[in-house]
Amino acid sequence: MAEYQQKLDRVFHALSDPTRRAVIQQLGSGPASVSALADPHKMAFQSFSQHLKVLEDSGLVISEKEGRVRTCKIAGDALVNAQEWIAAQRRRWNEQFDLLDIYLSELQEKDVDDE
Amino acid sequence: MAEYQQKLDRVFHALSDPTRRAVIQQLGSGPASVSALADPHKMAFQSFSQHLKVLEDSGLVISEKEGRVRTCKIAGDALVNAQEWIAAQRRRWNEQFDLLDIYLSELQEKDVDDE
DNA sequence: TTGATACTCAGGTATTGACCTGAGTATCAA
DNA sequence: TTGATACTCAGGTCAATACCTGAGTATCAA
Repeated sequence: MAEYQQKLDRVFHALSDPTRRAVIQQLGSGPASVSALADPHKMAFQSFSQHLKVLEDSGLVISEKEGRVRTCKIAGDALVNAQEWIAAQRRRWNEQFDLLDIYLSELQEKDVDDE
Repeated sequence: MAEYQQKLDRVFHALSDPTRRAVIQQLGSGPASVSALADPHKMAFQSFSQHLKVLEDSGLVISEKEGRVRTCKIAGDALVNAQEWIAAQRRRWNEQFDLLDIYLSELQEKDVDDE
């Protein structure tokens, strides 16, 4: 339970930064090395590296080192979890709308009866 | 452009805290006052109020004050935006998988040809 | 073997975040 | 009108975040 919540904390936190979202987007077109990912971003390589660490800690990205190159790719699960949490909230919220619709329809029917 | 990114920053940041996610969940069963929302959370009312401010700033929640009571409800759009961003990333990522599948199938066909 | 590459680690600073307390203000009920 | 309710505002602390610089350590290419 608490573990699932902490995972969501980390995933949403990871997604709350534009640099990190850009990395997810970059990795959408295939795996890449840390240098290749860092290249478009105007910041010290070490700063960028910390962003990657946040992404890895969140489970959104996984990486493997071969020689001196670390290659990163997206790990789907964390993204799925985040999307499903949002989807669940939207379902509940839409149900409320439906209930309201039903209630309003019923009210209207009564109005019609009263006429 | 940058505005859209900042909006996503705020939405994902808002969702990165368990108290705030709980509020979204609570509001899924209908509008509620600040006190009612604060009640289940063991923290100073003022602290909770700051969480609500984050939710409002993100556009996830809207509220209206009538008399001394502020009533809050979910505003769907921000949640939709967040979900769609994730969905778009997943689509791109799955396309990569599909491309890899095609590539691997082609490789295999060549192997078969070579036999 | 030497130099360049690709990270990796340690530490420093400035801002933001998550909580708190204390002191308002406005509204409503009696 | 008086007291309780429902916030609201100001400020303070402490930890976490987002950046930085400087100094490693491997690995690979020549």
